[in-house]
Amino acid sequence: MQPVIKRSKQRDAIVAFLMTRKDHPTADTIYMNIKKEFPNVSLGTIYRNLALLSDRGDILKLSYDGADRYDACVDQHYHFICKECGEVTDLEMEPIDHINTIASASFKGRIDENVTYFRGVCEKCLKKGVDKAE
Amino acid sequence: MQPVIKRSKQRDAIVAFLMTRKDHPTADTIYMNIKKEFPNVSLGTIYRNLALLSDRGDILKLSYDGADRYDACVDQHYHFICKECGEVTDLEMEPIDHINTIASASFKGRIDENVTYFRGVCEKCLKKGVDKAE
DNA sequence: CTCGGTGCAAAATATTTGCACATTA
DNA sequence: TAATGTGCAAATATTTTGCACCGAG
Repeated sequence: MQPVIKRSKQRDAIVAFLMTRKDHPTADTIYMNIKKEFPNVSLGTIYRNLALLSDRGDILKLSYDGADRYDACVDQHYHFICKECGEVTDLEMEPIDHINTIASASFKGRIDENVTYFRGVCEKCLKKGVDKAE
Repeated sequence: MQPVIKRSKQRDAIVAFLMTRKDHPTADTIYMNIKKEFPNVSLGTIYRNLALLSDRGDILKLSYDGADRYDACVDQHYHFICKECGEVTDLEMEPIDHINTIASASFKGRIDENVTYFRGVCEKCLKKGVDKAE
């Protein structure tokens, strides 16, 4: 079904870059960084490759809020988003896929997956006292 | 802290409209409908009011995928998104806030909430057989 | 040589904002 | 009348796409 995929230096660079990052950069951040190695790369190429890679399941596309972010780690894991600084970090926690069963209980369609992330204030911002008591 | 809020017919109409809908319309859909009553209303007004209302917690802003959607029901509940038709519907299920505790276990920041929704294929699309076995 | 991939620029989407005027309290 | 809200239009921000050329297999 899927067309044959040829390798490209740009795509390799995108994957390589994503793997070096623990945060989850946006297309624009990725663009800026790939540009260091390929000064003529275009944003269009970045988007095309990110779409291709996430369609193939090689990377994750996170559509949490504002611009989409990308994650090279496709293993089951969860994210935390700081309300103050907006940073997206990984959470170490046991899988919670049992919630799919809970959700399926009184639902007629088919539930394939859940998208779950947590929001709050990260350690760094808590210390800064940036948290103005909401 | 927050400035005094004055009432406006447009904002009232937006809230009233949202309450009549069980689905979760986008700003544009809301715009189209408010226009019936206020032909001169502008998209800017729609966005400003939706932002104001969701900031105050009077409505929910759902940033799931593509355009943001809005929900007049702010009670604890969960959503299901059909991969085929894109429709967002409510799920009847017991609260799963215990996952916040699970997430907090080995996390240093403060977790305030979880954003959780489910994806799959809705009953309608399953029947249509639109689900081309992925 | 043949497709898929790229760069570039323009277009499509989605959302925000400055400003002068209208409306609410 | 003093803010706040609105309409309109322009500006942002994000993502997609058409097209001619480049590069991998």
